[in-house]
Amino acid sequence: MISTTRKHIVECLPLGKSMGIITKKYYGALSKRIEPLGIDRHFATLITIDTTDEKCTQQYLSDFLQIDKVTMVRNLDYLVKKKLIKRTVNPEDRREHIIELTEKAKKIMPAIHNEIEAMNNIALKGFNKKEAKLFKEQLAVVIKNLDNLPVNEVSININK
Amino acid sequence: MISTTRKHIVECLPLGKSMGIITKKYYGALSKRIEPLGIDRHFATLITIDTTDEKCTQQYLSDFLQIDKVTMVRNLDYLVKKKLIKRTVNPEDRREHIIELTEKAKKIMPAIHNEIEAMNNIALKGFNKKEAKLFKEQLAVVIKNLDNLPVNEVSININK
DNA sequence: AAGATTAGTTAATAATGTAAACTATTAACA
DNA sequence: TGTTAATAGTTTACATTATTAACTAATCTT
Repeated sequence: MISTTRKHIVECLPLGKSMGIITKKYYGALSKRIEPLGIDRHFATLITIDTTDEKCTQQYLSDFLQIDKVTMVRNLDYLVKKKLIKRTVNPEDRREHIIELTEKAKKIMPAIHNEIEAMNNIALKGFNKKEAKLFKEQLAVVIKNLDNLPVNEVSININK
Repeated sequence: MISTTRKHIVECLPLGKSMGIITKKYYGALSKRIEPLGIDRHFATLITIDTTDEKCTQQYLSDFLQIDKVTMVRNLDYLVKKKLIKRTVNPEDRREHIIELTEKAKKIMPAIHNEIEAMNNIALKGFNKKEAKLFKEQLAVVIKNLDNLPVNEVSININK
């Protein structure tokens, strides 16, 4: 039970705290909804593979989803084990593995898209179309604002 | 490098994904900024202890910050080891431990508040006062919208 | 051809989260 | 009043996730 006699959590704590709470609640609920389809993780990876027009390598997925490549290997191992994706070596550059959805995955993607849309609607209940659009744009701005911090650039360089 | 030829990540992925990215970037940068003070974690816990008017027990902190009580024990162990908080048994209910800041913590709290405010300003750069206020209110609405949904457990690992 | 870079993997380490079992204390109520 | 239930906090065991470093294999640079 959350106290009602003090300012709301959003008003007095680091912004990242609210974001963390939303992340946790959102993914917890989404996971529960998609579980009946036989997966409970890595939806964003599947969606990206499904919707991208680009050459979809592991490095591309890591960069786009901002997940480090070691974690990406594990995430994709999970999806391979679930028979939802396949890796194939790119004959034009044999270092690269092209990631594609399997037929099994293609069948359940519409349901996953639906569940994500439903969750987004739940999360943004009370927002009209214009407000929801602005809110999402603002999230993109916040991401951009946090992108150009010297600290992050340093840590990216250290990775290599 | 993030592709520029497709819709931005915020437009095509679960809302929780943007929130997760922001959480990670925000805490990464904040942690880096506060590290020179001798701590790199659990700022929100310190802030809550510092600013609450309520009886500050471990259960209260768990509920307010939405962190389970086992994790809270560990977080507080860390803060005790850093000599930033002290636990005392509540004589009126000897099951409860009252959590208070030490003198050492009180000295660095202003600096922590400053760094958090600075990070919030960076994150919300380009927002005017009214927009920033509305945005924070909207985050609170999203949290409320996601309350009481059936969930699976999700762990968020915020590393340095 | 030699050396540097890139894509991907593996292994070791650390932080975080949950569940279950536990102690100690207080509340409920028959 | 005494038994039972509930609450606060802790410990242990286990699962998940992120980071670093070291590695293989392929390609690029010069």
